[in-house]
Amino acid sequence: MATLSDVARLAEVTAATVSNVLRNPDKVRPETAKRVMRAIRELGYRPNLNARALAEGRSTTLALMLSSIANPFYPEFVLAAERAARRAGYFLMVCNTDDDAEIGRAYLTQIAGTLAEGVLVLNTDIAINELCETAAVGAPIVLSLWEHPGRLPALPCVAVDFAQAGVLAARHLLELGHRDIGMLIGDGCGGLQDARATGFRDVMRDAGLEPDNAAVREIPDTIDAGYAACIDLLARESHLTALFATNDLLAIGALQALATRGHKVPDDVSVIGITDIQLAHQVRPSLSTVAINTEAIAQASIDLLIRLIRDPDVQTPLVVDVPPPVLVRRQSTAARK
Amino acid sequence: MATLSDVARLAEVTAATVSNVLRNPDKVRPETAKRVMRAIRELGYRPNLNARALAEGRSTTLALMLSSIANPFYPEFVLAAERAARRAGYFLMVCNTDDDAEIGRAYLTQIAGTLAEGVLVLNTDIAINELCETAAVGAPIVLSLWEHPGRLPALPCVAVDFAQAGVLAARHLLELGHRDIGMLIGDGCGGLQDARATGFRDVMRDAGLEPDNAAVREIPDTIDAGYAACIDLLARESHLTALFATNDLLAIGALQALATRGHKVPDDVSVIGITDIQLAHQVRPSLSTVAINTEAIAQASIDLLIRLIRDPDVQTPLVVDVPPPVLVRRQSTAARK
DNA sequence: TTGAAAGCGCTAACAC
DNA sequence: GTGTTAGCGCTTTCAA
Repeated sequence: MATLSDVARLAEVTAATVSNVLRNPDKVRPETAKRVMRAIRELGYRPNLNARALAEGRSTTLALMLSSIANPFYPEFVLAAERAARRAGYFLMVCNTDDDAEIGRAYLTQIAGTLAEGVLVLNTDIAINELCETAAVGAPIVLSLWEHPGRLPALPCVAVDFAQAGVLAARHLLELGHRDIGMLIGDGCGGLQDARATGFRDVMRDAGLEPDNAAVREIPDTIDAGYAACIDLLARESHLTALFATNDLLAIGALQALATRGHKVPDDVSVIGITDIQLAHQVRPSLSTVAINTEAIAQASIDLLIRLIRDPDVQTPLVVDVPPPVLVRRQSTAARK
Repeated sequence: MATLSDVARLAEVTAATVSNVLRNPDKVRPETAKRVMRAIRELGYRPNLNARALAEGRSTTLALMLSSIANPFYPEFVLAAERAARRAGYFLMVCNTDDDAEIGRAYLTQIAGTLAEGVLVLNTDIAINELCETAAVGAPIVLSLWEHPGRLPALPCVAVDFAQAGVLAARHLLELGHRDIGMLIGDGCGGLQDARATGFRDVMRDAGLEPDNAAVREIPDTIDAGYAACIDLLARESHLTALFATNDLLAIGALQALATRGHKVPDDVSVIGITDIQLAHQVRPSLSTVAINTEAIAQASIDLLIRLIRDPDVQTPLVVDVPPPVLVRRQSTAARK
């Protein structure tokens, strides 16, 4: 591959000038620039981003750490994050930790501050204080999709008001007249989704409804688990008229279970989730849910990370706001009969 | 961040020795190594992968170009590819082209051969000959999930026998006694999935069944499109007892449409897809499909790419074999009534 | 076994 | 405007 000096030689200038043509075009005479450009084209020259990163002391790559991109929520986030990064001139490296803290740690020590200029961490089994150590010596780290508004991490983060999502779901079901409501609480790699459950329960209590623990299942955050838990719930708690799931995946699993067991949704049972993943509108009946604005969250996360890269002196901890969750009414919820 | 020479200074050796401790441990006296290791730990030294890449003239990053990771098939591929890359000591950069050839081109010219040592291309709007040009000057490029066994590209590729997948689907439906079969043919970013359709039709013809064009829909490769097309098909072609979709997404959309219209699957209509994405076993009724071995394909693709990186002289074009597709019987297909 | 020196391809002062 | 020079952090001969 042609290098800067190859181009310089052909254009009969020095490497510095070629560099300037590419980086500070106004600093070089048009004719010279033209000659250089011709040489660049002729040789098919493309700058070596590695060398540039080394010389500039910063790279143009960001890393995104998540447990597994196979979880259907993440691709949407990744797509949005990658677009945001691209718009800002960065590449995105995707790091699946496979729920293995060792892998996460390995990634972090290898790339933070060298290959990647900053790291966006979604959910992780790595302890926050470990992340802090890395942030202290290496590149900035931003925690996104932070789920625990009560306890803020010692790192910059993008917190999502999941409690409010729970609140909206609860209000919706209450308004529809539901009183006997089962709960599927997801236990993802970010831990139990308890903010969502708490928001939901608070509204219920305010309405004079005490939670019925027999109708609650804490389960892994997957369609399969939602399906199994719902089958079980239907067998034991036949009085339920609605189901609240802390996550669309669980809700979709529940939808399948209800169909399998011959229950009509929403006539017999209403179902609502949280997130509004793509699939939520693609299943039938389509899933009512509380949408978090994935795109805005991803964009805000990348923005924050880049801000931290540009100005490392920004005071941390630092929390960035994103649009609040929004109820999305679809076919899976209806008035209690 | 601490550098090699920081470590060297502290350990009272030269940078070369530190480098050797890390890369050629056997070349350095144990006591020295120990001293160096202590210094490394003390300073929290981590090698700068950028500098290393520059010095070695090669990086440890691979790029994966695809149209959009939001397409539910890709995350599974990406996960497998990233694991394979990681096992081989490489990082994976994910590049969404958003079905925009310009973006793909920009990625290619920027990273191929500099940031990324090799590029894996899944489906692309970039013309093959453009890819060849890049491959000629920059890093090796491997085409994966190649769908057209008849016309092999001028690039190394991992071809999947999708025609055979169509054959298996056809045989399955025939064995179940179906004769009136609708077809949903996906038109993805890799172009019309015609190998799959051709394989299917060939078997049908051999069985004396001429294709009924009125029962065929060529549509974008999404759940939504599958849903819409199926709704339409049901309205016009009520005699159909089975549906073949060239892709699980379409089949899943069809499943939803059938449920919406009150048709029982598989009692009234059987449905079969191709790929076996995760979702295929998670929907109810679960989807019968022809599985391509995504993990093996991803692994083979990464292997081939790395082989090409290590030994650029390998004769191209080059096609790598992967396990043939396999029929997966689930709940969505049953004998014609 | 260790060190000295050159260089990977590029950028960034600073001088001309 | 353009060239000279030094250096980013590392690897890699080659000498010692």
